[in-house]
Amino acid sequence: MSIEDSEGPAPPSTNIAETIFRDLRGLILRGELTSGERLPGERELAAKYGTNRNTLREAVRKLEQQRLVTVRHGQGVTVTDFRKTGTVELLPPFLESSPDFAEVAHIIEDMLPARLQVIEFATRRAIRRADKTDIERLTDITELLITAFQRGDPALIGRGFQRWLDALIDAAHSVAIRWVANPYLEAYRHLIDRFPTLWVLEPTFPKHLEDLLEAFANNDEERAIEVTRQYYELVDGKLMQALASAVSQAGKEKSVDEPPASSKRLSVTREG
Amino acid sequence: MSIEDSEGPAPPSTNIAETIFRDLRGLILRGELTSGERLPGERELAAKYGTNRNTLREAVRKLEQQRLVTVRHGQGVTVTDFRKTGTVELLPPFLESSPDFAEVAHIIEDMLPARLQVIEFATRRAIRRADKTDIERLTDITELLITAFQRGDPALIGRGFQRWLDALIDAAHSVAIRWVANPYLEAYRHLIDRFPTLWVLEPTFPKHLEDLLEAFANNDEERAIEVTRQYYELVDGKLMQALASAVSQAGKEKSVDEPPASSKRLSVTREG
DNA sequence: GTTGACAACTGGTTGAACCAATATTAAATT
DNA sequence: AATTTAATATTGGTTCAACCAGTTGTCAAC
Repeated sequence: MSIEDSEGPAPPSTNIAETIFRDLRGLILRGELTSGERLPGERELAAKYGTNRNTLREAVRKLEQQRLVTVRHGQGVTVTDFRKTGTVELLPPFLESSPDFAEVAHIIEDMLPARLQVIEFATRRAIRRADKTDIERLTDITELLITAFQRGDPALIGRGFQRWLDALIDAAHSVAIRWVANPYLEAYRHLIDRFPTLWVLEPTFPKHLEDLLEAFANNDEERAIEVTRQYYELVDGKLMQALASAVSQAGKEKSVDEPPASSKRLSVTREG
Repeated sequence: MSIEDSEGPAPPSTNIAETIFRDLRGLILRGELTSGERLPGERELAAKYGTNRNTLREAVRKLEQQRLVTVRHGQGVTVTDFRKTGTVELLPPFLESSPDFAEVAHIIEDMLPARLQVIEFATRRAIRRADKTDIERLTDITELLITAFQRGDPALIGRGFQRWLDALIDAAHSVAIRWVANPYLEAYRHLIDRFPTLWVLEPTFPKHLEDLLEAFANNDEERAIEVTRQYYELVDGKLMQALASAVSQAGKEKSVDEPPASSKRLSVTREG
């Protein structure tokens, strides 16, 4: 097993409905369509996107399922307040879409401790429930990660670390933990695809992994938590510092060219 | 504001696509369609459900979006391993569908501490960030809840408690926490609709709420966490006991009439 | 002013035809 | 006989046009 052989970022998905879905989602997340606003009728929207009603409907259904809009027979489609109704799954597209970097930073800041709690919880269960196969898998990935770390390829480490987390969660042998963790893992997956340089790599990374493996070997739950918390608080702290400085930097540029994002416009017409 | 005026359980949704979606989802969650299996083609399935391809496709899309199936152009639709790819949103339909009560109990057991962590996290932030309006709202709901508690209507308390949690999360003033908490809140909403009697009500419930409000008034984060943890560990403990006894009871009945859930069957034909 | 039929929206459903990706089969080639 | 290649069947993807079904607003009748 090599660390390199994971599929890269998903293909750009030549899907028409998916494309329209992403476009509309972007409009909503960017604030160009605000909560309570009504979308044009399906017939009109289909015409604007140069497609037919069925395909257009497929896109709207996706919006509906992610709670970005509400569809009511006879009444049309209205935009939802996604800040209130969304889930962690919205994080990646929101990070890509939102023009308000300060808000993005805030959300990440609050998300990091939540993620840490999930990891801690998974670690506890994994320490208790991991079998020989799980530990072997974690050991293998750890070795690969350390090798990759010495070579110094952040993107490679990112993918490898994904696998490590995946193995950790498998080791917890808990459907519940898997379901709780999945949205975080997916968000992480998108994030390292888009901003591979943003993720902090500490010199203590290999040691952290080794300490953790040792805790597994000794069935030492508290030690594992201690090591985990230590490392993540370090890394997350640095990440938050980076975010803060990026925010203040963005703040300077902001006054220059930011259009006031007038809410009424629906610039979805295909440029012919 | 009255505690009663929330909309009851959602209307049975006369939607054809939604109905088919739920039926197929049930087959998957019940294990009658297992991971890796292929669904019949869209044309065939549409015929079986007595509908047309477009409507049928809508149902399949919903399955796809919830990661219950994978759709590939030219290859058909295959069932996914939802235990691996699912999220917390699957909890309510899984609880309703799964014939394996022991597994359900396991999942709930692991989900409860995760939920507690989310509540604790939200509480910490709420203590720090709640403004006057938030506290007033929490106070109002607390009063209503205590009144309802004295009257002794579990369903009513369930709905009121939903509101209480909602207010708590609003008070945290964090989009991230809202997004993390939403799947739990929704699961909770479904659960008290279906099993209103299962939820444990402790005599200490009113005191717990009052203590919490006091912690809010004093900005005492640690006290709030202490109170919260105390109450939930009590309640969750009792719930887990109830689950355990229900499991052993179900275990006795199990050997009698359980069909081995042969995986090949797709009993989706409309009985004419 | 109130009521009630009607018209004009809206999304929901239908069926048939065709396009595009894949899998299978049969034929041609080696 | 094994391999390659071409034809074909099967799958999902897209399009079209019509109609059904809830909702809202209008306007005439009362």
